[in-house]
Amino acid sequence: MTVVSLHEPSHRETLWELEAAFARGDTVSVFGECTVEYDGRAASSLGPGARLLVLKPDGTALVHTDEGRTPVNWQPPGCEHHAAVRDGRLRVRSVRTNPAETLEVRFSTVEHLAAYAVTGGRSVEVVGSEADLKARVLEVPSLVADGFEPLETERETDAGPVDVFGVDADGNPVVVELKRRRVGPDAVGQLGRYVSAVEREEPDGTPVAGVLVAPSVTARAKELLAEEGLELVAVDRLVADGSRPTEGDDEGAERDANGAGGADGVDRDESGRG
Amino acid sequence: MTVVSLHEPSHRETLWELEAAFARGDTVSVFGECTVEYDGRAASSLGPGARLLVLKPDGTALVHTDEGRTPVNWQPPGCEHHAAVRDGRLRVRSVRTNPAETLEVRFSTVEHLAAYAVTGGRSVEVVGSEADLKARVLEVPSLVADGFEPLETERETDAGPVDVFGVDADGNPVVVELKRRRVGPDAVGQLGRYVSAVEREEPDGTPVAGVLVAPSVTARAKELLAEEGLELVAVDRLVADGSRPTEGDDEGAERDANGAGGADGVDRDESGRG
DNA sequence: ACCTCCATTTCGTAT
DNA sequence: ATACGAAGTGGAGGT
Repeated sequence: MTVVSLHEPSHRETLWELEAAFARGDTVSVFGECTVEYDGRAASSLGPGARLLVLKPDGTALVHTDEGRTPVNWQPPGCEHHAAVRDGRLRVRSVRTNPAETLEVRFSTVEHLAAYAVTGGRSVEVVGSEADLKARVLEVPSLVADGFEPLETERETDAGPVDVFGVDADGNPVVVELKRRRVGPDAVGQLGRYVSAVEREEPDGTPVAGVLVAPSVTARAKELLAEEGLELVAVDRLVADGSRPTEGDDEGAERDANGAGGADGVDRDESGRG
Repeated sequence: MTVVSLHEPSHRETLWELEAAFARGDTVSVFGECTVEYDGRAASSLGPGARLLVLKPDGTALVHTDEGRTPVNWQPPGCEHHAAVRDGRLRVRSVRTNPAETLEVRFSTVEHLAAYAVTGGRSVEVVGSEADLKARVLEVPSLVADGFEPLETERETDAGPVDVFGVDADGNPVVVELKRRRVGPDAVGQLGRYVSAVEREEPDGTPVAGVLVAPSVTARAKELLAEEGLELVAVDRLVADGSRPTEGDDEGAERDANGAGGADGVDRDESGRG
């Protein structure tokens, strides 16, 4: 049995199938009219409406409307899902502790339920993260400054870990903060805190440079940089331009599941008509 | 027709029904084996596995595995969904511009499709937000300091809007930053920037106080507060004390309400997660 | 468990 | 459109 589906089931039928799905470790999708109550870190109440409820075997619960990437209500992983029928109506409660939070979905109608053993590859390799930017800086330190020499990454300071720490051509300390996208005042503040922390560590009078490496900064961030005597190095393309990232054998080889399918050919598509 | 469901459909059938669902403005749930490619602000590749794909009429696409609140891949609202069959296999592309991003889901098997007109209430009333904390501070200004008098909220400064601005018993300016939860160094930096900005606005020598109102702070944040001469006011309950928290129908209270014979409800059926 | 920070953050509001 | 900060942020990695 791969997938179970109930079309316009009774509330009772839905309950049975939900329990069976929980027992199997299936992921469940339920369409229907419902209200939602949440109480925990905050509290909320959602009036009646047609929605999609997704329940995962890891204790995640998602209530989706027809809009938005973010669920209108949810429960993070680690909950226990409980289903029950009260007054002839299906209720699903997802509960967790630490923090104590409860989500309760009360259905007035259940239109559909589908349950399926969702398993397999769940780790995705993302390219273009801050880690990639760091790799690029370590590969080409001159991006930061002529004569810059990286010494350490994630170097611990009083103010937290410094992305890249090194010295300039004169041997003076340089603190580098990396951001993969356009930054505002927060990132400047972060860099400022790191620079101050390193200044406290160094002998009095040692000049400590702070460099923000990012595609661009907002106007206010630029002001703040100037005020605090920090520099900006604008790097717009994280992924190397012409340089195919030397990863070759290192990174791209294996994903997590079965190697399975080359499946279909990798020709650049397409003419999707929607 | 309220809900459409296809059990183990062919790829072609799925395509037809997807297109019909898009045309109707339905929200769609698809279970099946697939791979996922994403390219946009970053890039990623997800190997084959059994997953849940959700497509919304507002252009949202979500690819969920059996774990986590966050989709393993997604596309935010504003996309156009395109479905096609290539080499006998269903492909769904969700594309947007600004930034240019593409998500492509290639199915090797389609186990199930369900489509439903998800509409209705999507605005949720949340209690316990920063706005509530602000209301509480304005209601009881002495929480911040004896003799504190709020003058303005969201007061604009060079460094951004100040949550609550006012004066202390001596008439000196006070900058208040509100946080609904335990805060780290970032919030202290934020408050520090606001205080500095106000100091620049005021006549030289005017002492400007900075107060962080939050349930608690981390050790490092506490140090930073001390360094910058800022204060902490610990407020643990956002929701007013006196107000009983939504005590509803929780455990078995109302059970007997509808008396008589109607009690065909299965009362305490429960089941836990897998 | 707590702390710190990244994120394809998303989301809302004001400029 | 961009900017700025909140969010029930979530999630990873370290201590």
